[in-house]
Amino acid sequence: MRGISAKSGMRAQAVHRALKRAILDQALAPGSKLPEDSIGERLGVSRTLVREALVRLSEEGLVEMRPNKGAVVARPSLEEGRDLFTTRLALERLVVETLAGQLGAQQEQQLLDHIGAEEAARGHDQATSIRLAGEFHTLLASMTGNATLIRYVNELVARSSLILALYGRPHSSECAVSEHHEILAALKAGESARAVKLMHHHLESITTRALLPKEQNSDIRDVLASYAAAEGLAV
Amino acid sequence: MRGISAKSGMRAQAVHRALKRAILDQALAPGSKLPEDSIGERLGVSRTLVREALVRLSEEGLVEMRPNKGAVVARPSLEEGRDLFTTRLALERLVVETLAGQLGAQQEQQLLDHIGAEEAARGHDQATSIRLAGEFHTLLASMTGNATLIRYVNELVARSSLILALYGRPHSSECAVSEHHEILAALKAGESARAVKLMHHHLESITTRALLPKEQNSDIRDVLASYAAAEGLAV
DNA sequence: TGGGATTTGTTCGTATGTATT
DNA sequence: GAATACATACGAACAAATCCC
Repeated sequence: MRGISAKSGMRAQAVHRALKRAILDQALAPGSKLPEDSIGERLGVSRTLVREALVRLSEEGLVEMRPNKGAVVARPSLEEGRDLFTTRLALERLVVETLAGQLGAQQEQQLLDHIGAEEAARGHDQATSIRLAGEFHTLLASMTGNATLIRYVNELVARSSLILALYGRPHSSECAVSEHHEILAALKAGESARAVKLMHHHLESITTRALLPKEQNSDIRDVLASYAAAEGLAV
Repeated sequence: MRGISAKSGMRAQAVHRALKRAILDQALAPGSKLPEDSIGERLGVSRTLVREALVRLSEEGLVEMRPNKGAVVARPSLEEGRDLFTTRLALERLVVETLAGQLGAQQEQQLLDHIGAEEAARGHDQATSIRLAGEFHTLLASMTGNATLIRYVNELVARSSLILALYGRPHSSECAVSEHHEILAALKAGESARAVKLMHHHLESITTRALLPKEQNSDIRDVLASYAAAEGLAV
């Protein structure tokens, strides 16, 4: 139960990474309270450092800080989820456009290895599967060398896992590995437009798989609308 | 010389806004040191709150925090500048695609008014001119209603002003107002592709106006390369 | 190199605000 | 609605690193 040990000035970042990891692993589910005191006690640092980490996380959209009421793991709405994936697509489109036909042999191998790891984890290790699926996208982004782009894609991939945790269907991330393979093939072939199209399809299928439940818990008036129409009632 | 006065839990954000404004107004130039103590003294708060604001600003890319060495206003490199504009274009492309043919009468008027203000400020109020030019883009983004997109466009527009402060030619933002007008016209007409093309051209002209000086202050070896080639020397 | 001045890193106490009974 | 318990907001002070002469 030793706390964080690192040289001066680095511990806040360690706290940040620990919390981020816990959130992405869903050890801390969306909505979970994040009391500065108990976190600090658990990690062996004072509340100040926990606070700094929470501020960082809130800037990244993983944590929501409610003034005077403490921080909680963010619980993005369905609409925020859809907007997030829309934005993510715009950025990942830039990623594949940048990378098409530009990958070095070493990079191609790295991506192949990654996809291999995804296949290896498929089926029997759900948590790893999910993590690797996200990391494929951040790995691609990192190969652009565009710092801003990398940072935003990382952020959105992280937040995507919150969305999937809230609204995703169980076992919904399994079918994506082959799509990763197709994207890589298009990039290697330098077929930019096809890579964009594949990425579009890939992200869209994630979105709809995850966000389709929209119908289920929407406003009762919307739910009833179709029944009314079927009965020749209302509008 | 009164300090910040606001209710509990809001003062850190007030510090954040004050510093951000000072940076964007170039009252604090890129590279300026940001000592926690003197800032706190000037704003009437303790270092704790200044620190929180600095952390926020560093997450936004406006401030660079060097461990044990204090924070400074960010000084993005030319390469970071180019990457930033590339990313910005990908996002603003999404903005105009989302908005084309979808603007309400009220929104069109708001944009027209804004462009009017830009024209009014042109020539005699450089600082206002620059600020309004950026705000046109954030105003457009805000009309999408996409929170993630809004946040990133805001961030990149803010950081763009750092780039322009560092590498932009003086008086370089003057010719942009008419381009804003053209973009609005394309959006009103619902001509999505044309709006995208105009936005592309608009941002690219800003980029090249600003980032062309690359040649001037680059590595001396690069500078000499063209002379060497002209003289049939080296490679 | 060395040592004092300055600035950052961190802890913790008190005040203030929120939730609960 | 008041009292209590608990969490956050903020600041003062100490420790450690850096800078400067």
